[in-house]
Amino acid sequence: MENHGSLSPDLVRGNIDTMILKTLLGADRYGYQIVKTIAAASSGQYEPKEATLYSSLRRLEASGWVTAYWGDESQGGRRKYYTLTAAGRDAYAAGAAAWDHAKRVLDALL
Amino acid sequence: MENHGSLSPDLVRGNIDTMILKTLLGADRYGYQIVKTIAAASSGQYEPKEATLYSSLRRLEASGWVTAYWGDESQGGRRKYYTLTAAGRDAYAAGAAAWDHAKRVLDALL
DNA sequence: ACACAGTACCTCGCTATACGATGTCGGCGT
DNA sequence: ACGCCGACATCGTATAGCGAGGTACTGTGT
Repeated sequence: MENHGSLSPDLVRGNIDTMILKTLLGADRYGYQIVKTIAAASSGQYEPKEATLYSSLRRLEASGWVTAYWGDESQGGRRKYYTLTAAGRDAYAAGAAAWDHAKRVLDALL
Repeated sequence: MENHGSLSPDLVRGNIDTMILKTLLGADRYGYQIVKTIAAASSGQYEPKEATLYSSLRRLEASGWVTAYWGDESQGGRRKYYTLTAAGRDAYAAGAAAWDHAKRVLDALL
C-alpha cells in the first residue's frame, strides 16, 4: 500500500476540486479526513498535499460549492467540517462529466 | 466539426508533450503541421495553441527527445521539421504509460 | 492593384494551480 | 520529558498553457 506510481502533479491538475467534492457527496468531512479519504480511495496511489487541499477548499468556498462549520469537539483539536451545497452537487456532476470528456479526447491523442 | 466541448487547459496539462511525441512516431513533422494533426486526430476537440506548441517543443529539444532541421523548401515559407530521437520514443512510451496509470487512479477518485 | 485569409515561424508576459517548507496547538504513547 | 500524529493554516515557488502580439510569404477574390 505504498505510493509507487506517484502521478505527476500535472496529470492531476484541474481534477482536485472535483475529487474533493466527491468525498463530500455522502457525508460532511473535515480537511484532514478528506486527504485520508482520497488516499484510501486510491489505495495510496494519490494523497493530496495539505497546501493543495486548503487552497482548493478556499476556491470551493469562494465559488459557493461548499460551506464550512466548526465541529463541537468540546475537548481536543478543533475540526472544521465541510458540506456540499446544492450548487456544489451540480459542480461535481459537471466536473465528472468534464473528466469523462477529457478522458475520451486524450485517449485519442496519447 | 467545431470546438464545443472545449477541454479546460488544466485537464490537458502535462499531456501535451506526450501528445506531440506521438504525432512524430510515424513521420517527421513541422510545427504548424503538428497542431493541425492533433486537431484532426481529436476531430477538432482539441487544438493546442501555438505558444503552447513552441514552448513544448523547446522542452522536448532540451530533454533530447526531439531534434529539429530546416526543410529545403527552395521557395515559399520555411518549415522546421522535428524528428524523434531514440530517447524520444522511450519518453513517449513512458508518457503513455503514465497517462494510463493516472487515468486508472483518477477514475477511482472522480 | 490591393486587401485579406491562410500558412508558418516566433517571443513576451500573465495566470492559475499544485506543492515544499514552515508554523501552531492538543493529546497520546513510552 | 519528549516526540509523534492529528488537525489547522500561510507563504512563497515553479511551471505549464495561453493571450496578445510580431514577421514573412502565398494564394484568392474583386
